[in-house]
Amino acid sequence: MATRRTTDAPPTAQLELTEALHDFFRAARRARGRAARDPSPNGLSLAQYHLLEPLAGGPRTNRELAELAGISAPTATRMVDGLLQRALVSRVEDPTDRRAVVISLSETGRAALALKEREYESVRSRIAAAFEPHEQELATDLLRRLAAVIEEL
Amino acid sequence: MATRRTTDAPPTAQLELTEALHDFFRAARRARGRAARDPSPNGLSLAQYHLLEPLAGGPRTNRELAELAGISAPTATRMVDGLLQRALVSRVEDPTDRRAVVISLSETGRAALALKEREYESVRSRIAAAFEPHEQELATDLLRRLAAVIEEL
DNA sequence: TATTGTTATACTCTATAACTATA
DNA sequence: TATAGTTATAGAGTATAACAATA
Repeated sequence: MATRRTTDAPPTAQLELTEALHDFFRAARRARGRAARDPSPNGLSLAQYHLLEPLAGGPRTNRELAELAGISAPTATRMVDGLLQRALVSRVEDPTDRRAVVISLSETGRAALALKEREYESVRSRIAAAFEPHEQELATDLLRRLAAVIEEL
Repeated sequence: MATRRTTDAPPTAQLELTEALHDFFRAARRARGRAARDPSPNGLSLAQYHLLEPLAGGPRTNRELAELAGISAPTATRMVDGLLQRALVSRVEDPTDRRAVVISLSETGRAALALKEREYESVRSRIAAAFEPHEQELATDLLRRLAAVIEEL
């Protein structure tokens, strides 16, 4: 759709914002779809990255990982199952509370996480390069609002 | 001091932006999970909305819908299958090219689409209310850049 | 041969409900 | 009883590969 550029802000700006939102959500959806396919051997999907991220600071229980990633406990279990098969994490009984399990990063897992973090770093740099500091603040604000809105969408 | 700041952007702004991106994707993930359990009878998921939207302007082939939604043809077929069962669309052979199918909105489908559009309208209003007009332009710009960046994530 | 669509297959990610084991 | 985790089950959404029908 050809973007019509006028100097007056009011209605045009809102329409374009709507359209940009649309494109953004579509891109996000497509990104999730692509991420489901795992081309690289030690690659992490976005969801896996979110799950593993807290482990950089030390071992966690299944429950903790689920809560920090904002997912249900069974989902965390299932995801950890897959990561176990790829030897990215270990999962052992907690000796102090035998109901619980302790999940830790393996060296491979730590490397995979670091790689993904560098990818995020690259994304951040690209955004940072494209916007002024005060625009970055606006971006943060905007994304936070979008996240909140999505929760009730 | 190896401060390699491209601009005067304090690292805090960049870190918060990264975190906001993180929160946004987590919210989007969870939203999709919830959508699987959508209780509303004629509700549309975001993906379904993106698929049906072009139909407001008239019938389309499966191929066209897939391309416009940015998904594969089999995915479009599958999604249309579900929408057919709910009688939100119709799907008939194209008499002029019998390889193709023509997909159209039913009255119910049109209503569901309109409802979702009103929901988006509400989202837009909330965002618009939160930002000044010139900030809306920035937000539009920002979302476009984010969408582009996400495509290569 | 090229295009359109569907079917077959497979995967990730999400959830709730029911269950086991431990506290 | 309450909590941690897993298993069972279900479903959306994504993809590629193989197929049939038509142009």
